[in-house]
Amino acid sequence: MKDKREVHASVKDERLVEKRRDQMIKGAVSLFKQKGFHRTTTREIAKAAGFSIGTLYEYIRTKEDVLYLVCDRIYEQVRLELEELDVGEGTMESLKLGIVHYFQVMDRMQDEVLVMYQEAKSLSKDALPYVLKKEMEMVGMVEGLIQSCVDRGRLDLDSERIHLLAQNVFVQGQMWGFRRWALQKRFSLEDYMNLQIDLLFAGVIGYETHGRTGGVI
Amino acid sequence: MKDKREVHASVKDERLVEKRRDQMIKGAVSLFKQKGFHRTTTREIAKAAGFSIGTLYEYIRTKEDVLYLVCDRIYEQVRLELEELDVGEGTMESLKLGIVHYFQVMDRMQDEVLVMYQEAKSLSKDALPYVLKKEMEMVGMVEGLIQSCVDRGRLDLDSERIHLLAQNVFVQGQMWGFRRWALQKRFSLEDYMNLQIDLLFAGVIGYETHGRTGGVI
Amino acid sequence: MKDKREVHASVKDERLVEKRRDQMIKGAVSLFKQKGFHRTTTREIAKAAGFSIGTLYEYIRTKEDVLYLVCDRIYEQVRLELEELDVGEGTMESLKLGIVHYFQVMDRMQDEVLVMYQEAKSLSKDALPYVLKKEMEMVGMVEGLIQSCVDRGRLDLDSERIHLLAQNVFVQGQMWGFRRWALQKRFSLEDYMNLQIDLLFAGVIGYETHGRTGGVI
Amino acid sequence: MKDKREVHASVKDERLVEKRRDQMIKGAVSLFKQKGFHRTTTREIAKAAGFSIGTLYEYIRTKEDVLYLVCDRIYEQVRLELEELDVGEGTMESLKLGIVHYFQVMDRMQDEVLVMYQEAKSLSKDALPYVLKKEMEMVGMVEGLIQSCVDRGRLDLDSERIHLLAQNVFVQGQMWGFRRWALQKRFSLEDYMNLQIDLLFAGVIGYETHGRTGGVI
DNA sequence: AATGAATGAGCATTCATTCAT
DNA sequence: CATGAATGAATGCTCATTCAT
Repeated sequence: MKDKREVHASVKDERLVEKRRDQMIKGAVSLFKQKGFHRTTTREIAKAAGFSIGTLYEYIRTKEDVLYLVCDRIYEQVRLELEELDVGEGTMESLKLGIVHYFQVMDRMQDEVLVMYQEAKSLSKDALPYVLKKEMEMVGMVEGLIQSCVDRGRLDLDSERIHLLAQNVFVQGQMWGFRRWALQKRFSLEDYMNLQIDLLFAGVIGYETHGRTGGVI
Repeated sequence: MKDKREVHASVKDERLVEKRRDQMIKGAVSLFKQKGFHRTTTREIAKAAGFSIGTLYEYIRTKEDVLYLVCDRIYEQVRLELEELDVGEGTMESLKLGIVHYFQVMDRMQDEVLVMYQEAKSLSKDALPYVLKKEMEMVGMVEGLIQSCVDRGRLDLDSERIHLLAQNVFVQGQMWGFRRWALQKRFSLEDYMNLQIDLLFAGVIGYETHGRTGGVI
Repeated sequence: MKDKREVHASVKDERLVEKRRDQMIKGAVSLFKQKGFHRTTTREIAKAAGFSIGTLYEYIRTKEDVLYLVCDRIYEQVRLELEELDVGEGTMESLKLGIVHYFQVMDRMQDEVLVMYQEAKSLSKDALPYVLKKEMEMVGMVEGLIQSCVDRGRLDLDSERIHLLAQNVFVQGQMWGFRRWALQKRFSLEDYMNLQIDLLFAGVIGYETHGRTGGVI
Repeated sequence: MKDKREVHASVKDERLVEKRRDQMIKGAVSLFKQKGFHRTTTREIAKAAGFSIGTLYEYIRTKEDVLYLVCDRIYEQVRLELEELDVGEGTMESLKLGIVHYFQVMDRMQDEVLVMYQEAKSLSKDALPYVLKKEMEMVGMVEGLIQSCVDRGRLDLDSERIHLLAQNVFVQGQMWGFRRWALQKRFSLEDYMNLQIDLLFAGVIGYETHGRTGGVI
């Protein structure tokens, strides 16, 4: 599978395409946040992007293309932000820091993640796999962090547990955004992170060793 | 806040209203599963319910009412299925069984949960709180299970941890459905439940005590 | 091949469908006459038919359906008008009268025929065969007239000549309409009919003086 | 009336205008053949012509100009091909040969003729007369052929008959193209030509057996 | 209480044409 | 002269909702 699903643009100048799509995506994200994909019209997207409806369609083929570009962009952003996560040294501390970092990114991008979360199902059968693949890559990054702790003997987990743990962490990051109505009333981000890491690692490294007193950050 | 948001019906006969809404919800759920709320037309809903579009509007005021009724119904069903969960005896065993039971319900109703999950955002500002309240009640049920273990001294957790743990468990149940594309390829339901409970309780009851060999069921 | 291509209507009451389509076709023909199929909008068709755009689409699926219905209707009308043509007695006189009758029908319906003539190419690959089949049936009616003269020995023509003659007559009828800018300035309908029949039959009955054996090329 | 309707070009260099229009017409004809005038976009025309949409509009003012140029060109081509027809010697043989020649041209150019035939109605009130005039000139050429036979006493026809005969021949040539679905299945070009000429002349030269006095109606 | 025909605002998309570079 | 990005009016079609029967 190719890494990106090409979205057709009539305009040839690649720089311009990039620029216009930036505008478009920025506008669309903000609209999708407010009203969701279905309730947003292409005209609104064009207007929010700062150009005419005709111009919008020079850079996409269908409305769904906008959704795909939005999802793609969000993943890309999240991934860029998480890139450093890759270089975990395999210590528990670096793992925790990685997770904290991930949670912080998810906090900062919670609107975007929410959008993607709720609208991804509107992607065509054609585009969905690309987005899911991206998501798996991100889970893979978390998995990598954990794996390196296992490799260095800091954790004792089989591959299935590693994978599921990664998925749990990943979802807990998203959760902070999509269950904000329940969580953000009750916890500050810091508290949330500390508690989640605590619950997570208490399980992994064993009950007696985990000091509940000090936070990670 | 009232427990239910009343949905206006022109028809007076309450029995009939109940019956017709049953038909309507059943049809709607099946349609929403396939195509989502936005892509489903009121005509399709009426047809699936077995009556005419005119009749449909005798029992609702707007299309969104259908969504609310559907969400409401799904919660009700889930809650009914979880009712017995209430009577945890406060043993770790009963807690685990409760969670297993919850996971099984979420497995059986994954389509419905997915629908609710993805479409709830389309509810009006008016209806959303009712649905969120229901969700909190369900989290509350999980919380109750954990609490009773704490009360009986089987677990040592402060109220914040109890709450977050309950949310985690709750989301892990939903996760099985909404991340099925990633999870159900890799795990059987049984494996998933065992692993999750393992990861959960290893942390809570301490590392050395948990025998990883035997599953819960 | 079925005799008619069904055009889907959402409305069940067949009488009503018939009635509404009557209105629609009448309006459409008049518009197509003025501006052609492509330059006529569905809104205009609806308005000319006396109902809203929404209602129009209760009785058709696509704009092209209107064109098909129009073509179908025109053929039906022409055929109805030509029905009596069927009972040629096989005399030269009845043949001539048949042709005269046909020319008169084509004169009366020249607008409709022109429409069909110029717009038929816009029919989908799906619908075209039905229209062509109808046209062949009408040619067949002319052919029948000639054939019965041959059968009774009033004319001596092989089947190929019969067929081509029928096509010629058929086209000459249409010609009166679609070349009106050239013909109707110069000839009255009566003159045109007399002259065409004259030219036609002079050839047919003056057969013996012409050597049919060698082709020209 | 002028002989040509001027189509405005911004570009001054007449040679270039000629060259560009050549490209444009060639591309347009090929597109119109496939999809008709209305379904062809100006962008497609430009592309088929080998230059940009901006350049296209340096050589025309509106899309309809392209249609006019195409029609004009087709007539010009047909006329060029028929030029030799002019020099009929007034023998029956030369008349027949002329008609054969015309039929052959119409066979070769049937796509073009079909295009013109079906799209001419889309010409503006402004441009139509020029095209019709061209068509009359061509009919005039056929008429000339017949006339010279009459002049030399090989045929005995009044001017009205001459004219109508010319129109009939002309239409029979076009017919071969626009009724190809009916005719070309049944006849080879050669057969078609022989039969048509046969039917035509049998009538014309076998004249004495037919009473011209009374009309049919 | 049930029906389903009618409505029309609303939407995605196209495309002829312009104009700055 | 050539280019092609920008424009926005126009169009086919949908669908939630109403209301007369």
